[in-house]
Order: sequence, then structure tokens, then C-alpha cells
Amino acid sequence: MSVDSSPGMSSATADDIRRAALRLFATGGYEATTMREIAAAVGIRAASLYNHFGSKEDILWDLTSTALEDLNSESEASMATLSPDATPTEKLLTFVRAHIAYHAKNGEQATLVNMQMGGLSKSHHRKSVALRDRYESRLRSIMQEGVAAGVFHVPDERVASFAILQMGIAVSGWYRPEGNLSVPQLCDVYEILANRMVAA
Amino acid sequence: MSVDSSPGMSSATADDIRRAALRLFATGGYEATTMREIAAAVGIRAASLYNHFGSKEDILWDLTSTALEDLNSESEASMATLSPDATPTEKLLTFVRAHIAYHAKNGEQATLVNMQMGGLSKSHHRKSVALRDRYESRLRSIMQEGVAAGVFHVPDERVASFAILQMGIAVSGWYRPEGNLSVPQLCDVYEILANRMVAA
DNA sequence: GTCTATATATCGATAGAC
DNA sequence: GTCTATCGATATATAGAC
Repeated sequence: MSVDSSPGMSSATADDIRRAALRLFATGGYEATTMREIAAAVGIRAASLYNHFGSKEDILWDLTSTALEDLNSESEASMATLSPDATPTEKLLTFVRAHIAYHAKNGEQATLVNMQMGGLSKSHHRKSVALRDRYESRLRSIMQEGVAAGVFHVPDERVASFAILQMGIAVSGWYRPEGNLSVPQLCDVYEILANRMVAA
Repeated sequence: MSVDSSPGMSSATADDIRRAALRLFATGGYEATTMREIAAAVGIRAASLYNHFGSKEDILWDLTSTALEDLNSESEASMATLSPDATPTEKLLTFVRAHIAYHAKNGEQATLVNMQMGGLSKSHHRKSVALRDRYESRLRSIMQEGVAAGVFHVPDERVASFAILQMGIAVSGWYRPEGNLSVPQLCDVYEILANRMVAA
């Protein structure tokens, strides 16, 4: 079978399909996007898409799993640069920088994950939720550690974590690289906001 | 014509349809929801829906416009309780309380507005964006006033406004009244977070 | 690996009886 | 105002020639 729907390996056309589908899914929604539209954006016919992906849902799953794995691996790579005795504040700000940078640089992927996961099969949906939970729990742990150490003072750990996560996720909806804020500058802004939120 | 799609007046069945459609649109998405599903949830056949609404998009528009008008009117009503010489901080915290309360109490409506506006016709979409912009600009004005008065110190007015808005919108995605936080308690939490975000 | 042609299903919406 | 029956369009997906 030549349906290389497994994330990781990719022919040239499969990547073209990924790019086109990602844009269409993120802007118009998964259900509202047709295989004919994806094919037209790539310059082939709808039937030819099935040489590269087994189904429309396979494309969505490919894009979603890749996005979530990228998010997790970039976050973990950032955290790995910290020394073992880093303070909760250092951990929080490092997490936030990676969080903001990802959502600024990968707006379409983030939009897909945040709005189109409902199109996944039940099995793929479960796996996606697990990947997302793994990501979010990392911030929760940092928050709990900071509160336990007495350096964070938040009215509610869970709510504060959600608030920090979500204000970053929203970046994917409006940030444009052509604007007057570079990604590092944007990270600086959110570092300040997050730091204030946990410090009395 | 008996298609009472105009928000405001309503027969018993039309409200049943609104409730069912809101739930289905918010949980499964507008495009993925069929007229037959809505009808089944109400206990009638799909064809009978057209005695109450002219089209599927009419239902979405009814729900969306009502949600956005409720959001605006509740926000404006809250702001109207302030004295004319209220400080920027008082204005901000009042806005945030109404913002959080709405998104905690109207999770499905907020989810609809935030994720399903793409299903609207171009004309209805424009009107919805205008209503949403009117709401968001109110916070922007408060933010600018506080910065101009020297009581708010934010690295970026626009980013800070988005961050406050979005951390509140996210409440609609996870808050459940059965949980261990009442709406007033939740508002207290976000009041603190918002206040910290603007104060150095 | 792309194409044309088509199978099969389901969609939103309408017609007309009751 | 609900129903059954159905239209016309379009969706995903497949078959098979090239």
C-alpha cells in the first residue's frame, strides 16, 4: 500500500497535501472542507488524494498528531535546557516562552488542534486528548511546585494554569509575523504577564 | 409567514429548537450537525423545522446574534452601575466580572460564537464580527484609559487586552456549575489575575 | 500516481396530504 | 404545524483504464 499516512515519512505530494489541508481545515473548518477543495489546492483530482492518505480523517489525524507532538517536543526541549535546580519561576517563564513561540509560529496547527479535533475518530480523539493533557499537565506541575515552595501566590492553581495556557493559545488566532512584534518580543510580553499572574 | 426566526419573539417549539440546536452546534459543530439531528432532539421531523426557521443557517444566526447581543447588553449593564468618576481599575474589574460571569453561565453560547461563526453567511458573519468588535473595544478603551492615566503598566496594550479577554473566554470551555467554584468565586479569581496583569 | 466515471450515502430543502 | 415522500446537489470513497 502506498498510503503513507504515517507521520514522519513523506513524499513530495503528500507534504503538499498536508500544507493545503492544514490551511483549509484551519481557515474553513474540517467538516466544511471537501476533498475536492484540497485536491484543487494541490493541483490534482480528489481521487488521487487516496494514493497518499486512506481517508479524509487520516489527513486530519496526521496533521493533529504532528501538531501535538511538535508542541510537546518543543516544550520538552526548552525545559531540558534548564539546570536541574532551576527555580519554579525560571521553569514557568521557560514554559511560557516555548508556549508563546509555538503558537506564534504555528498558528494554523494550533488552530487545528483547538477547533477541529471534533472531526477525529473516537480512537484518534482519545489519543489527541492524551497528548494535550500531557502538555497541559506540565504547566500544572510547575504551578503546584511554585505554590508549594511559597514563591507563587495564586487564588486557584487550576484556574491560573488554564488562564496562562489560554492567553497563549489565543496568540495563534491573531499573531502575524508581518506585524510590529517579533516572536521574541511577544514572548517577552507574555513572560511579564505570566510572571505577574503568579506573584502577589 | 410563520418562520419566526426573528430573535425576541418565540413559540414554544421554536425555543425547543433553539435549545437543541445550540447544544448540538456547540458540542458537535455546526457543519457536522444535521437538521435531522436537531429535529430528533426536539421530537419532530426535519421538514417541520422549516415551519420555525427558514434554513439551517437561520438557526445559527438566531443563536449567534442572540449570544452576542446578550454579551454586549450584560456587559453594558454592568458598566452602567459604575459612577461617572470610576477609576480605570474599577472599570477593568467590573468589565472582567461581567466577562467571566457571562462565560461561566453561558458556556454553549460562548462556544458557538468562538468556534462556529464560520458557518454564517457573509452578511451575518460581518454583523457578528461587528458585535464582537464592539464588545472587545470596550476593554481596549479601558486599557488605554488606564495606561494614559498612569495607573496601568502593561508591556503592550493590545496584547494585554487580548490576554484578559481570552483567559475569560476559555472559561466557557471548562467551567461547570457543579464544580467547587461558584460563579462569584470564579469572578474573584479572575479579578485578581486581571488586576495583577495591569499593575506593575 | 493520475485520471474519468461512478457507486453509495446523506445532506438541506420542498411539495403536498392531513 | 406535523407528517411522508422525494428532489437535486454534493459528499466521501472506489474501480479500473492509462
